[in-house]
Formats: sequence, structure tokens, C-alpha cells
Amino acid sequence: MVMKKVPSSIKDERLIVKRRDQMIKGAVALFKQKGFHKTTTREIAKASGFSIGTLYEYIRTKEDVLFLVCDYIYEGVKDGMEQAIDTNEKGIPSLKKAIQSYFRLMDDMQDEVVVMYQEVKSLSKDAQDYVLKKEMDMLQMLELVIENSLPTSNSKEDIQLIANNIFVQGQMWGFRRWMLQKQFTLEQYTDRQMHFLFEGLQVTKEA
Amino acid sequence: MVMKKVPSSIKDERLIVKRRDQMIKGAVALFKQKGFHKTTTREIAKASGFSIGTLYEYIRTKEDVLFLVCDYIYEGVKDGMEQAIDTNEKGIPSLKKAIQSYFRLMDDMQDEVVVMYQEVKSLSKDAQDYVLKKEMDMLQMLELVIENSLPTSNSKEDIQLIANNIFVQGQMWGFRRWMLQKQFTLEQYTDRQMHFLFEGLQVTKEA
Amino acid sequence: MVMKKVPSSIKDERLIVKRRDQMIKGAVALFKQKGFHKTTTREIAKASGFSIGTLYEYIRTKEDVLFLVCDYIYEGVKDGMEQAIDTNEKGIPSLKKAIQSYFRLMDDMQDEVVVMYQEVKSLSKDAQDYVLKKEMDMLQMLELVIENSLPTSNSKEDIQLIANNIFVQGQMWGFRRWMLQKQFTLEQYTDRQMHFLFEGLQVTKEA
Amino acid sequence: MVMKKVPSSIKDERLIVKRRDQMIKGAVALFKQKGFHKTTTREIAKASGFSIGTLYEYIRTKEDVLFLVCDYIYEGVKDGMEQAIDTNEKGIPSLKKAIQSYFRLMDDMQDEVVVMYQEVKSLSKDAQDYVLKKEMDMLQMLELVIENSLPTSNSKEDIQLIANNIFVQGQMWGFRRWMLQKQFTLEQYTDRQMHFLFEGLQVTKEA
DNA sequence: CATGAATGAGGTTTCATTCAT
DNA sequence: AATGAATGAAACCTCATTCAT
Repeated sequence: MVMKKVPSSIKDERLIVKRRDQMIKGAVALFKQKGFHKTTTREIAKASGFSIGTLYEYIRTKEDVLFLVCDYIYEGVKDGMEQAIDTNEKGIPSLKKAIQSYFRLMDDMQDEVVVMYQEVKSLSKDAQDYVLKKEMDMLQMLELVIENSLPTSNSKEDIQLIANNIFVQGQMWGFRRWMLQKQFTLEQYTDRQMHFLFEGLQVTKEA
Repeated sequence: MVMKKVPSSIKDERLIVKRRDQMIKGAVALFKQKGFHKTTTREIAKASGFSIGTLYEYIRTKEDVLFLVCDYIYEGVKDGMEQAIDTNEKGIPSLKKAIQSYFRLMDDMQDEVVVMYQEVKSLSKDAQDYVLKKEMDMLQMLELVIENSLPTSNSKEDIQLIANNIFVQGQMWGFRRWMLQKQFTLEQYTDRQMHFLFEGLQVTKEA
Repeated sequence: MVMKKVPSSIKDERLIVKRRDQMIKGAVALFKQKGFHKTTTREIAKASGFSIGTLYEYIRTKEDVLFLVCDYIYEGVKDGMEQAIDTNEKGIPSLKKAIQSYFRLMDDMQDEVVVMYQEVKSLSKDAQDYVLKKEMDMLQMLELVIENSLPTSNSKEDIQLIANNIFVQGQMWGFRRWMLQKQFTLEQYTDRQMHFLFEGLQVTKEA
Repeated sequence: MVMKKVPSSIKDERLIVKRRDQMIKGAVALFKQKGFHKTTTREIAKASGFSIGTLYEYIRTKEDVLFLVCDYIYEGVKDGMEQAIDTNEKGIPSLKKAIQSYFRLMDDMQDEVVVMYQEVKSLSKDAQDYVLKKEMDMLQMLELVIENSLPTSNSKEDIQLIANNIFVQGQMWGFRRWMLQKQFTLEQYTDRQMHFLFEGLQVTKEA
């Protein structure tokens, strides 16, 4: 699973990890503020704490930096969710727990997530496919939890739709923070979204 | 409605409108395909059907093109919704009608919408504020419809949350088309989303 | 003497003169402020009170405008001096009168003069030669007055040097106004310069 | 003496000095020939012996090149004069020596001086002020020498005027070379100008 | 005669990437 | 392994000039 997606001319694997961590941290801060395109490689190098020459010892192109950021997010979210989800457990509580963990993750990584979704289009087709694949993996994890949690059987499409809704609601928390985080704490937000997810607007009889 | 947001050195107002329409059309096609940054001004000019010199008679900077696109979208969506919403009408059906119209609009303009959200970061702070304001106006329109439609009174926060959800679900249709438009027609999508909006997952008793 | 140095596609001679006067006035104001190169033809047209299209009915190139300015100055100075100089008159007073008139002219036209000398290099070689010729004509007028005024005969070179000095001192008044016009009125300046011209520093015995 | 007026992205101070020397040399040659505006940055780079990218590592804008040239001239002239002037020495000979040195300097740097005065207008207001300040410093040096040299006391204004005259006569030598350098060698020119400076036209009794 | 929209060559500047030290 | 000076393709934008109305 440790695929050498981004080659480096440095041999010391431990150093690679360390330097790339610095890069991701610095790059996300910059991308958040100015976007991928308006950020120069020199700025990334400086924010990472080393020279432009050193930067290019650990990546091949500027795009690699963005890719590294994306990969970091997916790895983080995947780890987090795998840890949160007990595949043996069934029923609504397990779904609720999954949603809570996911939302918490999206809160932790909101900057990275915003950056990633804002800039995927800047990746090469290949890298975009790779990212899309990761996204689908995660959607499937959610679908599985949903399916296992619901008492009654639902159509595959409905389950996918619900998974997409939850997925997007997690991202919303970061993307629309200017609105949502003014009105809700993360707990409140999680609570109300779950409420509506399970209950709906409850007006059908009258409708 | 006559906002002179982007100055032009051309005097003939009618011509400005015409040329800018050409520009928006051409630019959206390009931005969709390669993104704002990878699109050159010369490409925009060519796609618009005139020379680079002429392009710059109608805008000041490349960013102006992006702004024009954003403005065009919001104006389109706002007009569409204002037409679809009958403020006198009350009850669930009026909400349903609003959602349907909104989703249809987002289907029509999916390319533009995707382009816009992908590239807002490239706008100046001022332009971003202007765009944000438009977004809030539209959210408020939705909130109003929701409030007027529901039989029981709901907290302001809940209404805002629902409005955000609907808003984002409309955008999802375009953004996640690789997934959703494979499984659903627009009608099906609208139908199922409204179903879950009103009914929820209906599992509460067992939870 | 009315040489068609700058052709125009307009037939009405009176109109040409009128329009070109407007042009010179407007152009000098702009050149003074921003220099020839940083002034655009559109700005010249606007400052002249007509459209860019009309501007080009009266000139062929932007350089023509500069040439027109130069020509205007020389014509003005030549007329002024011819009027001031009585070729019959001899002796120091006639020289003093010439200097006074010349300095007064340079005061009147200081903006034009500054502009001209700052920008001659922007003229074509041909135009520069034409301007140089005019300059030499004027120098010769001064030389003549000097020669006729001095009681004792002087070498041709000395007379030329004196003429150059006087010529340049007239221009100085405009070029170094930030210094000279703070310390002197035009009358004082003329008076002191003539004083030193005729008396020198008067320290020779001690030297 | 170390004024960081023009920032560079290069760290090696010694290299900055070296490269900028190349630039100034190359730029003056070009400006002399075609003027500042008609010289392209690419030409400057080539004349300096490096690529356009390298040029911009040592300056921020094209204007910086002009500023560097101006600064170089003033520094040169100032150094030359400081060296030539013995502030302890008094009397006419010290003034004569100063004038001689100054004229010789202006002969050495005539190209640079002509370029500079032709193009100051292209500098930013700030840079123009800086240059003007340098000019006034040099004028004050001349004034000091004059005051110390003359046996009888003169009004401050007269001394300033004389300083200006000498200053301008030095520049004349380069600006009006088409006339002066045809009639005089530098030594002759210096000699005759000093003659008239000290003696005047000597015609007052008769006047 | 007057207008102003259209043109496109060409200028300035940026910045990802390389490579000698 | 680390550095940073050098490179040059390519981007954005300006503006003198033309010409149809």
C-alpha cells in the first residue's frame, strides 16, 4: 500500500517521510490562503523550511506536492474511519458512530479537504483517477456501514445516495464554515444532521 | 440590475452585452476543460471569436472574465428561482416546486457551477465577497420558502441547515456527476432526495 | 516657410491649424507630466478634445505630435527674437535687449522647452536633423547680435561659446526651476546672469 | 554607501555587485543608442551577458535598471569631485582645480550623463526625488568651493547661480557636443569657460 | 469630416525546473 | 544531501494604427 507514486532522488526513506511532512504542512497553509496556482514552488520551499533545490530532491514537479496533500488526506480519513468502524457491529448506533467519527475527521482536516477539492482539477488525469478511486473506496465503506445498519433492506441506489449525502455533509462543514460554524458547534451540527437524516422533516401526512 | 462591476472602454452598451456574452460562453467551455489558470487569455479571445486586443477592450484583467462568469451564473440561478417561487403560495407543494426548479437549474448550468466553485479562490477578495453575498441571498430565498412551507415552526438554525443541505444537494448533482448521473436521471435524483428530505430513514423506533 | 512636414488627410487648411493647436496644447500638458512615451495617443486625442480617429486625420504617427510641438517652439522663439532684435542697432544695449527677450520667451514656453529637450531623442533621425538645424539658426542669430554688440573683436569660437552659454542659461531657467525659480524672479535672474556675463567674478588680480 | 535601494533575490552580495556592473555597462550602451523606452529588457539582458531570467534576479522592474545607471553616475561624479576638492585649500586656484576636475569627469561620463538627463522622467517620483537630492548635494559641494575661493563675500543667491552655471556648463559639454566638441578640445573649453567666468565680457565701462 | 471598435505585434515579467558547487 | 544562481518558455496586457460607418 506504500506505493512509490512520487519518486525522490533521496535514498534515506525516513528523511523522505520527514521532509514530505514538512512540505505538506507548509503547502496546505499556502494553498489554503492563495490557491495552488498562485503559490510558487519557492514559497513552498520556504514554508517547508528548506531551499528550492532541496524541494526538488523530494518531488519531480509542483503537481507532486498537491498530490502528496491529497494522498495525505485520504490516508488520514481512511485510517480514521477504519478505526472507528467495527465491521462486526450492526444497527443504527454503528452508523451513528461512523458519521460522528467521519464528521470529526473532516473537522480536523478541513483545511486540507478544502484545498484538495478546490484544486483536484489541477492534477494530471492519472492523478485525478487515483484520487477518484480513493474517494470511491471511502464511499463504499460508508455504503457498507449504512447497509449493515439499516433494519429494512434498501435499493442499492438509495444507499449510494445516502452515502453521498453523508459524505458531502462532512465536507460542507469545512467548505461552508462561514455559514455553518457560525450557527453550530461540531456536536450540534452532527446532531442536527443525524436528526434530519433519520427523521426527515416529518410532514408527509399533511402533505 | 445594471451593475457596472467590470468597466469597459467600449461605449456602445449593447455591444458590451453582446461581446461579453460571447466571452462567457467561450470562457466557460475552456475553464470547464482546463481550468481558469491553464486557460490563456488568447485562448479565451479565440473561443469568443475575436482578437486579444478586442478582448481587452471589454475587460481589464483576466480575472474579470472569471467574475463575469460567476455573475452570469448567479444572475441565471436567481432569475430562475424567482420565477419558480410563488411567494404567496404556502405548504409543502410550494417547497417541492422550488426544489425541483432549483435542481433543474443546477442541471442546466452544471458546467458553469462546477467552474465557478472550482475557481472562486482566484477572484480578488472584493469579488469573492460580492459572490458570497449573492450566495447568501439565494440561501435566504430557500430559507423563506422552507419556513413558509412547513406546518410546524422550526428553529432558525434548523431551517438554515435544511436550506444549506438542499443548496448543496443541487450542486452535488453537477460535482459528483461521475457517480450520481450514472445511477439516476435528474427526475429520479430529485424524487429520492425529496423523499429522504421529508421522510428520513424512518428507523427511529428501533434505534 | 510653411513646409508640409506633417501631412494631413484634411483639406481645410484653417481647420488643420486649429486642430493642431489643440493637439499641441494638450500634448505638451501630457508630455510635461508623464513624458512622451508614457503618454498614449488616446490620451492626446482626449486632451485635444477629439476622438482618436480624428487625431489620425491630422497626423500620421504619434511622433508627428512631438515634432509639431518642437516646431511650434522654434517658430515661437524665432518670431519672438526676430521681433526683439533690431539688426540696425549696435552696442551692448542691443545685446541686453536680446537676452531679455530671449529669457522672457523661455519663461513663457518653459513647459514646451522642457518637453522638447527631454524628448528629441524620440524623434526620427530626419526630424532630429531638422530640429538641430533650427537650433543652429537660432544660435547664429545670437552670435550675430553678440558680434555686433561687442566693441572689441573676439574669436569666432569665443562668440560661439558665449552664444551657447546664453542659450543654455535661457533653457536652465525652465529646466532647473525647482532651484532657480525659488531664489529668483525672472527679472532678478536675467539681471544677475547679465551681470556675471559682462563682469565675471572680478577676482583676476588676486588670482 | 551601501544603499539597498534596489532589492535582489540573489543572496551573494559580491555577485550582485558584479552582475549589476555588467548590467549598467550594457544598459548605458543601449540607452545611449536608442533611449530607455526603445530598449527592451531582453536587449539589456543580452548586452549584459546573461538571460532575461537572470536579469530579473537582480532587479524588480525595468525602471530599476535606469535607477542603477543614475546612481552609478552620481556616485562616480561625487567620488571624483570629493577626491579633487581639497577642503582645506582656499583661493581661486582651488576653484579652478575643482572646475577642471568636474569638467573632466563630465567628459568621461558624457554618455551616461546624457542618458540620465534624457530619461529621469521615466523614473518613479520616489526615484526622481532621490536623484534630485543627489544633484543638490553636488551643487552644494560646488557652492562650498566657490564660497571658499572668492576673496570678497557674495550673496548666497549669487553663489548658487554661479554653481548652477558651472554645473550646467559641465553638462553642456556632453549635451551640445555636436557644436562644442567641434570647436574646442576639452582643455580649450575649460580654459575659455573659466576665462569668461572670471573676467566676463569686460565691456562694462563702455556700456 | 468625425467616430470609435477592432487588431495584433511586441513588451514586461514570472516561475517551474536544472545543475554545478 | 543541500544549496541557490541560472535559464527561457510562456503568460498577461498595452497601445499605435486602421477602417467601416
